Amino acid sequence: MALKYSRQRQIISDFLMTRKDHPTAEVVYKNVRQEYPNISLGTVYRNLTLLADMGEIQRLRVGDGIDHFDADTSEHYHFVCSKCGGVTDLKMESIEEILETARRDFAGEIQGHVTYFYGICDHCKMNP
Amino acid sequence: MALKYSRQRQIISDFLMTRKDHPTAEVVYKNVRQEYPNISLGTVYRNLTLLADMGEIQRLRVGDGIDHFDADTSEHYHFVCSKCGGVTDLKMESIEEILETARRDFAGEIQGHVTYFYGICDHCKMNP
DNA sequence: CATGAAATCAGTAATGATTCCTATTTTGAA
DNA sequence: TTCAAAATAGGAATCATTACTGATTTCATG
Repeated sequence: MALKYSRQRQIISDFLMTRKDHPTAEVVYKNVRQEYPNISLGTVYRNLTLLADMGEIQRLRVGDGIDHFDADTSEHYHFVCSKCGGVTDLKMESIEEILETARRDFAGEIQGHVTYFYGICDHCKMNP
Repeated sequence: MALKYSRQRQIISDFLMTRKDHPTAEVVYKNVRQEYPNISLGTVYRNLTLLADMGEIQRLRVGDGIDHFDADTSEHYHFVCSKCGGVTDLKMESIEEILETARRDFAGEIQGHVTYFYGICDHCKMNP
């Protein structure tokens, strides 16, 4: 149960911190393998899940059926390009007030929300 | 290319309209089979996708890795119970203004957003 | 009503992301 | 140094979904 250090987990975590494009497990695997060729895909998945459960990274489910991961755990929102599928950060003010709106007429307990925006990213707009 | 009538699609569509709990393809399959025992799972998937592409139903991706379907295509929001996994409608006023907030400082084109709320539903709160 | 091309189907195989399994290796407290 | 617990590599298994194929159904047209 106690967490033990693992070089693989360290490398995965380090790699994720260098990226702002919220890579998938597969992308993490391919990149980490450059530095650590023997790592297995299962190890990548297991450690990404572990890091996410510990709250050190964020798992993003943006509707493309593939989990993306983000080392930035601060409150922020994401944009998904419908054309290239890229996931980027959105610099915008908080919209947490929608929680109040949702709670106003609901019997259950609303703890949070998941929101992502979609459309065409700047790059795809320029290169149609 | 031209759409032709199919009894299977009709039954699937009819069934979905009777439900407010946003069933998965598997649930649709099991129920429709009562009335039409020979229908195949592939047909259910194909027609749900077709209906969704035509805009007659909505495909909900609420982050549990399984697609849910909703015959109500009007603008409304959904709540997902973290305990029982149930997906229910949320009666609340529009939060479309978050699109403006998001557009304020973004170079790409924001066309829409996906938002769902999560927490503990009324029923699970009562029966812990 | 008869016909035939296009759409749809049932059944099943294939896919792709993710999880599980097991024998082996690594970690770290005693 | 020791050794139980944790973690790993590699591969098999799972599960939702899609693709394939030969047979069936739909429906515009004669």
